[in-house]
Amino acid sequence: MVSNPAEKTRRALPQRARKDEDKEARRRLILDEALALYQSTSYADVKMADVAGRALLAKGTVFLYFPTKEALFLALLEDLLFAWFGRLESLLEQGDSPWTGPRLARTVAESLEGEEALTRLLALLQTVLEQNVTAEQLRPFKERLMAALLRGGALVEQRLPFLKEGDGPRFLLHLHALVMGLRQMADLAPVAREVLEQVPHLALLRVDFTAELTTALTTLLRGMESR
Amino acid sequence: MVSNPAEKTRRALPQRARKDEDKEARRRLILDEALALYQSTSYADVKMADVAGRALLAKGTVFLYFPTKEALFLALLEDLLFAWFGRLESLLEQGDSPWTGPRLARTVAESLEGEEALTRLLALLQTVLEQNVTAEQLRPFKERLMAALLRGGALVEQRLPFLKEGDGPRFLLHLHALVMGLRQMADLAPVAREVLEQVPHLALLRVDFTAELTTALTTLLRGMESR
DNA sequence: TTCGTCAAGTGACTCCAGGTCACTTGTTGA
DNA sequence: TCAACAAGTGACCTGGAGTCACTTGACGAA
Repeated sequence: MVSNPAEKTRRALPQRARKDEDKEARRRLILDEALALYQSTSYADVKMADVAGRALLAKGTVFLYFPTKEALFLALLEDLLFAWFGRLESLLEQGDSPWTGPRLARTVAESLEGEEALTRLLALLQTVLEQNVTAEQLRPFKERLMAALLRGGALVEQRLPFLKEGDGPRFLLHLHALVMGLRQMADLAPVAREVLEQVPHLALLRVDFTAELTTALTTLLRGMESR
Repeated sequence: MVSNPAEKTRRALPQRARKDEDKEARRRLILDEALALYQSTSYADVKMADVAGRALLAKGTVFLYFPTKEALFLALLEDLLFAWFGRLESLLEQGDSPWTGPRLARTVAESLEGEEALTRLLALLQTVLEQNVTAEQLRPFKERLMAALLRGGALVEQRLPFLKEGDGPRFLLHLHALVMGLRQMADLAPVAREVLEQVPHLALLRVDFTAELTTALTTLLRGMESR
């Protein structure tokens, strides 16, 4: 517990955030600290009190910015997800000649390397996050998701001329599914990791996320092409 | 709260389960009641005290059979998952001539209809269940999973002669991934359902589980065939 | 049939994390 | 300079997972 990185941000801010931009900065601070904790542990292990502590705020203050723990993590997921969507879009916009399926598969899979927090949160979305959140909090998320699916889907269709109308969004939907499942296989909880290391013949259950996602996506696109 | 269905089972048992078969029956009873509660709510909404109440047992007794809530649900998942694997295997063993990809895709997808509890639990496996469980509790599960993947994979390869060595287990792995993701899209939490119903242009986010899984699997298999 | 033994069963209790709210205090504009 | 008010605070409340000292039913030995 040495010099907290939040301290710098915290000092640069007034003690009370009255302007909207200050509020936004404080919101960001909380999200950043929550992310830092989540990256090194699990959802259940992140305590709201710890998030507050790291952000040099009182627990009650955190609840001023996020009504529930689930709402906080939904906001975090939203940040990470749409930041990634943005990066994916700019990758897909590079060059203008048609791509091959394998190239697109590789690009997408590699864009997700190091995005463990994002993909782990995705798996929590339906089973945990949507459980303690109001429709008002969820609607904007779904709206943005819809827009991103349509925009990203269009870009994919543009890159791969063999795709039919509607294949783009469907590809992204299947991508979403594969990411969740493969992340589950690839990044194991400490207990699970231990088990797989102890028992040699379980080695097949260990999965390389990027590699496996690349082959899955390639296969999927090849299937769409030869139809 | 009318006549509890557990009452019958409970009466047929002695007040103390001393023989192994009685213990097993009590264990089953607990799992059944937990499943019943889970099917109508969510993981977080199932309270251990309620499970105990429905099974006409004291809370402490439930913890005699399952050391943690997570362990209970891991056991439940294990039951449901391997029961389904069994059914899938017997479906795949019918007839002996080679199958087509679409037929296999349809068979698999339909075998999962009504298995909402199973697929929802799958999504909890890594993010929730493996978090509060010991290696000793997890190992048998992983061992059985490995065996089932190999056995089921072999059957799939046998049915589809165009598959290469190792494609079978890989197909099942991708199936696992797709099931998790599509279930997330298809069976929404009440709040999410509300949102999608309120906002018309989000209709595309509503997904028919079996239909979408069938097309995804068909595409995947077609991709494996045309390689 | 009786009864001592012991494991199965019990539920009041502890612990702990999310969430609340009456109170304190920094900020601002008059 | 200071009144007004919103941002911030943390002691407190709530509820659910998990514990454990105690109770009691089952069974085998006498």
